[in-house]
Amino acid sequence: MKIIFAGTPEFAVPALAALIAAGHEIVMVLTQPDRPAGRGLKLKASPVKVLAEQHGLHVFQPEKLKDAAVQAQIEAVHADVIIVTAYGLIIPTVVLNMPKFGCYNIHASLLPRWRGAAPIHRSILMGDSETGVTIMEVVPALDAGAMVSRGVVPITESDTTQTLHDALSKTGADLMVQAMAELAQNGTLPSTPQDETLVTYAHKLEKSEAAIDWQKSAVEISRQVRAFNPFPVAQGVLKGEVCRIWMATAKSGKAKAGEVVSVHDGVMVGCGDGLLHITELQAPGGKRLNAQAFVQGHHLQVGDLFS
RNA sequence: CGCGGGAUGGAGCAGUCUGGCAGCUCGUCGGGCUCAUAACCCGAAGGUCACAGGUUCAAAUCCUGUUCCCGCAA
Repeated sequence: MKIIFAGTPEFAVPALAALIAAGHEIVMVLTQPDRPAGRGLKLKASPVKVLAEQHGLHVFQPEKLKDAAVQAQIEAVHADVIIVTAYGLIIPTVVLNMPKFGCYNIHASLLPRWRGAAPIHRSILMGDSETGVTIMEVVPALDAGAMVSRGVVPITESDTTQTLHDALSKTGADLMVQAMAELAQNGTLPSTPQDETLVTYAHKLEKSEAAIDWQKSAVEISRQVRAFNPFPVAQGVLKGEVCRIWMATAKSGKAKAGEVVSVHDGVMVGCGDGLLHITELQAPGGKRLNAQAFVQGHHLQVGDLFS
């Protein structure tokens, strides 16, 4: 199959790698232009671009897809199918109609739940017991296409956005390879429309959502901590300094909200309901530390307060 | 040159402003104590204070340059 692959961040990398490994002909890789990033704001190639270049693939990085000249270049490669995953640009209807077998997308949720930009974060934050990936047709409306296949992944107490992201991107890659095999064989993929009555939207995370409200329950705060790892990272204020909380689970117990009640084997902090067991945290200027190292170096003691 | 923080025994930190014996909480090793402990007591090892140069009687500390790490921003 002649495939155009459109993707940008780390999430899309396993899919591209799997399609290459499956022997498909990747005739073009669409990815966002190199952006200034990191300290010093140097131009940085997207993870997808890096992989594509390692395989000597044709990389195309248009700023937008509305230009006729850009569209002509895409049409010129005569792809059978376009695969989109976390590309970051809306694909115009003209382009969607170019490949004879259509366009397919990997979305990191069990649609129709969590259409939109931050499905993994929102699923953890809302306490969903499971999430997954959905392979679907790309239509002009956001994440609204008919579904081809899905893979379910349970969410555990130790899952973070990072761990689910990694698991889902691999699952999505596998499902997409299966779908392409079927498409190559049959020339078509059966699909099921989404139930519009069950649609929810996963809005982008706001930086302001990172602040911890210790009046909330330990269960809620734990979800917040895990949903915001690795970005933007939940944070509290300790001894006047911002302190990022990387990993924490909810325990039963009772204590004043924000008060440290134990520093053995992790830091235990009171919440509106229950105790938050913090196992990994970070002070300004420092790197992320396990709770024990943090306690020893910062002289954290029972009675100290988070706010 | 986008902005700021940092580098000190194995871990995490203080000390730097105001130059003057290398310190804290742990860990490690040896010994002791206890029915018992994330317990306690005694002792020991372990440092080119990131790197290079400069100032000084004297530099972890002041000056210059370099490397690496972290946060913001994107």
